[in-house]
Amino acid sequence: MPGEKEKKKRATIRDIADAVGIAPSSVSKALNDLPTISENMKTLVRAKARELNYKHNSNAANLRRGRSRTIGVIVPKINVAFFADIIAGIEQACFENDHRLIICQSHESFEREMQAVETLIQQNVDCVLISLSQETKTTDHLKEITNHNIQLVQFDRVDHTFGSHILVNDNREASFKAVQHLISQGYKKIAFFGGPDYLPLYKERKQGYLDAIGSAGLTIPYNFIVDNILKRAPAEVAATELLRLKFAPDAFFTVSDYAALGVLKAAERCGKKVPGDIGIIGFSNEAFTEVTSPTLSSVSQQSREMGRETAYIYFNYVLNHHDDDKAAHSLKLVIESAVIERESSVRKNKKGNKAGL
Amino acid sequence: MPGEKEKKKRATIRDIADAVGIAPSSVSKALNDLPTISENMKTLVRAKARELNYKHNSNAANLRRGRSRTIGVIVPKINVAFFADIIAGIEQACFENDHRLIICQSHESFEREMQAVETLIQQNVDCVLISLSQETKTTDHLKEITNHNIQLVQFDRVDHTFGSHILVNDNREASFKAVQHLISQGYKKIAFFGGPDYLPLYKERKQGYLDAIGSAGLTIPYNFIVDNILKRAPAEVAATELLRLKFAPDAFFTVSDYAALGVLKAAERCGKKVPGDIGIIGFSNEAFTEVTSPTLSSVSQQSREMGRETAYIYFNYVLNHHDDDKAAHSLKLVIESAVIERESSVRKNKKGNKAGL
DNA sequence: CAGTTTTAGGAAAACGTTTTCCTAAAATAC
DNA sequence: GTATTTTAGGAAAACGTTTTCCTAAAACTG
Repeated sequence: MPGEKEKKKRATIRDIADAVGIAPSSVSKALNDLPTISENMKTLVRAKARELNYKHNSNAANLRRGRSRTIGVIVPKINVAFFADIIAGIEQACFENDHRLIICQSHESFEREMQAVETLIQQNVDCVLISLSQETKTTDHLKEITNHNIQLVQFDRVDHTFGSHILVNDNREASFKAVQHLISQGYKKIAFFGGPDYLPLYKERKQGYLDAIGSAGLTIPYNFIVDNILKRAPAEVAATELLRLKFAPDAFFTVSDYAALGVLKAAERCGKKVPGDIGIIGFSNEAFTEVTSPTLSSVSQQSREMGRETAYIYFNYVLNHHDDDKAAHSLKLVIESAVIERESSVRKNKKGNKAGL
Repeated sequence: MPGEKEKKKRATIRDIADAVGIAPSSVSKALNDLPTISENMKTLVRAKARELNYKHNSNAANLRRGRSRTIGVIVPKINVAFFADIIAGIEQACFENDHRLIICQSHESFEREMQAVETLIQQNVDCVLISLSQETKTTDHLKEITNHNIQLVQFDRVDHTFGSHILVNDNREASFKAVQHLISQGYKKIAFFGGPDYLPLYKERKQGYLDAIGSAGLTIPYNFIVDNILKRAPAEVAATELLRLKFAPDAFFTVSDYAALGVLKAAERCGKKVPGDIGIIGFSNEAFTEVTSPTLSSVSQQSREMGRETAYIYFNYVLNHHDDDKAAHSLKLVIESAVIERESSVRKNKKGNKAGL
C-alpha cells in the first residue's frame, strides 16, 4: 500500500482513463452507457472503475450539465406527522426517478422560507416543492424560483394567485363530508373550530362546513363558529365555554385533530358522553386519533399519496411534456380526502363496536 | 426587456466583473469578504450582484473547493416520530452552522442503506450521520464513507465495533430507571417485552431491565421475558396470554410505546385496572402516550436534542479540532434519557391527579 | 526623495465532468 | 480494389467558482 496516511485523492475519470489506456471523454461516455462506446470497452471501464473505487462526482457533472437531478422541498415543519408523511411520499417518488432530495423547513417563518428558497436556488435544484409558511403573504420569492428556470410546485398551503402547478386537498368537500357525516348521525347543533381565516386552506374548510350546514337546512348561532383554534388547550377552553351554555352544541367539527382532542377532554370534564351526548370529528387523521378513548373520527388527507403526487407533477411534467406550454401550463390537482369514522362520531353502534380491536 | 422568452442565463461572477469593471477573481473575493478587497469595492460588488440577481453557484464552488458545506443523514424512516425529531434537531444544527442537509431513508433495508451511502458520497457531502437499518450487519459501506475522507457519526442504532464517532442513548440506564420506577410503585412481577435481540440497542434495554430486577432482589419467571414485541398487535396478544396465567405479571416494561399500548388494551380487555392492578411503562415517549387513558408512562429519549448533538459532534470536531487525532479520535457520547411518569404507572396518586390537565 | 513595505486587485490554473466536433480504422458497397 | 459509410474513440472546450502567485500603485521609512 503506497502511503497509508496521505490524503488519498478520490479516483477520477482521468485515473480510469490512464489505467485502461483510453481518453477521459471515452470513460465518461462508457460510464454513461452511450452507444458510441463498444460493449467490451464499457465492461472494461466499469471493472476498472470498481477496482479504483471510483465515485461519480455530482458537483462536477451538475456544473457541466446545468441540471442536478435534485429537487428541493420546503415545508413548515418536518416533524409534524402530516409533513413527515408528505416528505416520505416525495422521497419515494425521488427514489423511483433517481433524484436526490434536499429538505428545508420554514418553521412557519417567512424569513426562513426565503432563506430556504435562496439555498435551493444556490444548490441548483431542478425543482422546488413548497408548502407555504403561515406567515407567507407575498410571492416574490416564488417568482425568484421560476426566474431561475427552476420548476415550482406548490402543495397543500398554496397561493392560488401565483401561476404554478398546484396540488391541494379537497378541503371544502372533505369538510362538507365530515359535517354531513355528523348530521347523518343525528347531530344538529354542530360547532366549528377553524384556523386562521386568512389561509385559503382554512377558509375552504370553513366553507365546507357552512355549505353542509346550509344544505341540511340547519341554523347555527354565530358563537358556534370559532376561528383560530388549532391546538388542544385553546380548544378545551373554548369547548368548555360552549358546553356550559344553555343552548350548547351537540357536536364539534374541528379543522385540527389536536383541537378535537381538546374538545374530547372538555366533554369528559363536563360529564358529557362521547359520542352519546356529543359528537366529535377532527381533521388530519393524526396517529393519536386511533388511541384515544373513544377513538377520534377524523379526515384523512392521504398525506403520503399527496407527497408522491406532488413530486410526480414534476416528474411527469418534465419527463413527458418536454414540449412546453402543452396542457400543463398551470396544473391544479386535487387529492380526495376520506372521512375516517371512529368512535367519537358514530352514534348508532350497529354491532356494539365498543371495545374495538 | 430584452427577450422575454429566451432562456435567460443565470448571472455569473463574470457578469458582475464586467459590469463593475474588475476581474472575476476580485468579485469572488469581494463576495467572500476577503480582506484583500477594499470596503468600497465590496459594497459596489454586492450592489451589482443584487442588481443582476446573482446567485452563488454551489456546484461550481464545491467542485473547486472540494468541500460542500453539506451533510447527509441516513435514517430508517423519516416519518417515525423519533427520527423526524432527530432530523429536526440536525436541521437546526445545520442551520446554525450554515450547512445544507440531505436526507436519505434506508427503509430498514440494507440495500437501500448502501444506495444512500453511495448517493451521499457522490454528492460530496462533508459528513454522514447515520442510524443503521435493522438489516445492517456489516460495515463495509461505512468504511467506504471514511475511505472517501468523509466524516462519519453514528447515532442511536450504531455498530460499536466500527471506529467512528458515536452518539447513543443510555439505553441500559434508562431501562434500569424505568423498571426501578415500577418497583418504587410497588409492582413486583414485572414482565418485559423486548426487541430483536441481535440489535445492541435492544440488548442494552433488556440488560437494564435485568439489572434492575436483580438489584431489587426480585425473581421473574422465564416466560415474563419476551423478545421481539415492538408493535401493538403482538403486544396485545402476548400480554393477554400472560395476564391469563395463574401467576400473572402485575406490571409491564416494554421497549416500545406501541407495545405498551397493546398491553394497555389487553389489560382493559382482561378487566384489569391500570395502574391499579397493572402498571405499564413504554419507551420512546411517542406523542400518543399523552392522549391515551390512562396516559402512558414512557422513557423520553430527547430525540431532538439527540439530533442536535449528533450534528454538533461534527461541527465541533471539524470546526474546533482541526488538529486531527486530538482527544476526538472516536468520540462516544451518551444522551441521558428521562423517565416520564404518567398515569399508567403511578399508583399512589399523591394529590388525586386522576383527570389530569 | 530613494528605498521599502503595504495595499488592492489581476491573470491564470484548477476542480472533474460532459459534450461537440473530429478522425483514424474498419466495414460495407459497387 | 477503390469509394463510401459506419464505428469506436479522441481532443479540447466548457461549466462557474476559488486560489495561488503576481504586480502596479500607494503608503510609509529614514
